[in-house]
Amino acid sequence: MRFAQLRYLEAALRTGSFRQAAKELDISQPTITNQVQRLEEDLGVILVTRGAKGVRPTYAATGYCRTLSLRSRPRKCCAPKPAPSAA
Amino acid sequence: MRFAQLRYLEAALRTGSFRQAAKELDISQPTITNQVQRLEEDLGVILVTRGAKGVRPTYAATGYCRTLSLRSRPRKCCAPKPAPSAA
DNA sequence: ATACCTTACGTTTAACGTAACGATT
DNA sequence: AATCGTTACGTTAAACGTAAGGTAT
Repeated sequence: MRFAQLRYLEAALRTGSFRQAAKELDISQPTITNQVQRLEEDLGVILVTRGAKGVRPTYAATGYCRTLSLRSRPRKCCAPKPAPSAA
Repeated sequence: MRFAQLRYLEAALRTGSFRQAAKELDISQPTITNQVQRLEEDLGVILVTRGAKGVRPTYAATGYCRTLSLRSRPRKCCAPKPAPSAA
């Protein structure tokens, strides 16, 4: 886990797309793609779902949203709830 | 900031020396030295004081002790208190 | 002399950018 | 076609190990 990766994730969730995030951070889109991928691998958790419209946070990522102090909750979360059944 | 750097710091504070930490993590001592140095640079805060007896956490690092869930507070903290005067 | 941490230097891994690609609307 | 994310690949920076160097007990 690198601090930069969290910045990339934050920007992506806030703007709603990797492209926008890359533009804002003045880096290339592939960097966002690769680093978020690596972060997900390291954590063993999928953080965002990709689509032609952009990216959306998974439920796991909504926790990060709080951590990262995102002002506005970024769109809608994919998974509505974690279903607190068996741990 | 890298997650590995926090692991190095945690081991160093828990064991009380870079040597012990390196041994436990099965890496070289210079790696601990360099990575803790870099972490301190990045944060702009000195985290440990070095001595012939080993390392001791500064007051700043005692916060990290809690974060890192160190069971036992590692020895004694160097600075007794931050003196909550002007911020 | 022994036990620490630090500096120097070469090797290897990984982050990053450019370019090319696939998918969806 | 336009917009968005992914894969491929070469370049550059950084992590790591080995070896040598100070400092204090």
